[in-house]
Amino acid sequence: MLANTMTIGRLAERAGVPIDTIRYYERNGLLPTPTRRASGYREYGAGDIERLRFIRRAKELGFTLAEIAELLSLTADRHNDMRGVKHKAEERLTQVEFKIKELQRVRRGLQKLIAACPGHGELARCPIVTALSGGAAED
Amino acid sequence: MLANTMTIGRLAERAGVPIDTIRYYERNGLLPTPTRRASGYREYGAGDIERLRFIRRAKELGFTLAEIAELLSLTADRHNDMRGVKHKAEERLTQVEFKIKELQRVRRGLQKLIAACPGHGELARCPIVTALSGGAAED
DNA sequence: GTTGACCCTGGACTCGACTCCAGGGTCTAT
DNA sequence: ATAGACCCTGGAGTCGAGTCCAGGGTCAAC
Repeated sequence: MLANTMTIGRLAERAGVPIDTIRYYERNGLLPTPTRRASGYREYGAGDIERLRFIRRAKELGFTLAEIAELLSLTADRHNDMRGVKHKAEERLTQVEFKIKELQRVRRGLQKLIAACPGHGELARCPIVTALSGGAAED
Repeated sequence: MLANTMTIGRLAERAGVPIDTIRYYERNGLLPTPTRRASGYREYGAGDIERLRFIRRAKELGFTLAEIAELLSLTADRHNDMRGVKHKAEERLTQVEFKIKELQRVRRGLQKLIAACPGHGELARCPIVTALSGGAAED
């Protein structure tokens, strides 16, 4: 009987997620449609706090909500193998690594320009400006 | 006299930028409002190709359009010092470095989870799942 | 029995950088 | 003189992940 339920506001507080976001997740299938009181108020249990924490952690690892929805459905069935989940994580890792490499290229580009720029004097001789304005690019 | 002008389509082709994007840049102050033919057609010159290339390169370095607009206005006046431009580049570099660090943290997190996951067997024992579902987090 | 904090819905709005559209006018080659 | 490619405008739509609102109903405390 210990009907350990809470309202959406309490869940929001406990999980550290705004109320509107909880409703948004529900609309998008990340949270199951909750039971309702007679008044129409949503009723949540401890499992929902867990689920929201799952979502938050997955977001911290860079998963999109769509990917998280997939992860959640993979984990929904206890009989599933962990292969699927590991695979998703590997895919995410690949994308993160790609993004890092891209940003490292950008960083090197900026570093070179900054190093070449004396920081004062006529704009026309600024290596940053001339690099940006310069002739045709390898596209 | 050599009124070396071109239409927007030609500019788009030469600069490697879609027509709609050129008009969009104009609306947002990245390109000056062009002269018009009697028919209303926009007329562009060689300087516009350069300017679009400037924008493209700056985008490749991760500058937002708003930042690029600032860069362009800094470079608009030949009497300006290069200090301002260098400063913008340094700001951008700082942000890129921050983003790289963030992603490296994410990468390490994913790597650890993937390494700990055998890749087969019951989901309930999957370290990825348990890490995501687990108890309270350091927020 | 009423005040004030909470909850409901549907829908609009935000950000950034485009992208696409309809319903028109224009230019060029034949 | 006409087909087809080009150009114009204003406005709407796209993506992701929320965020905010008006105009209502509900719950707990005093």
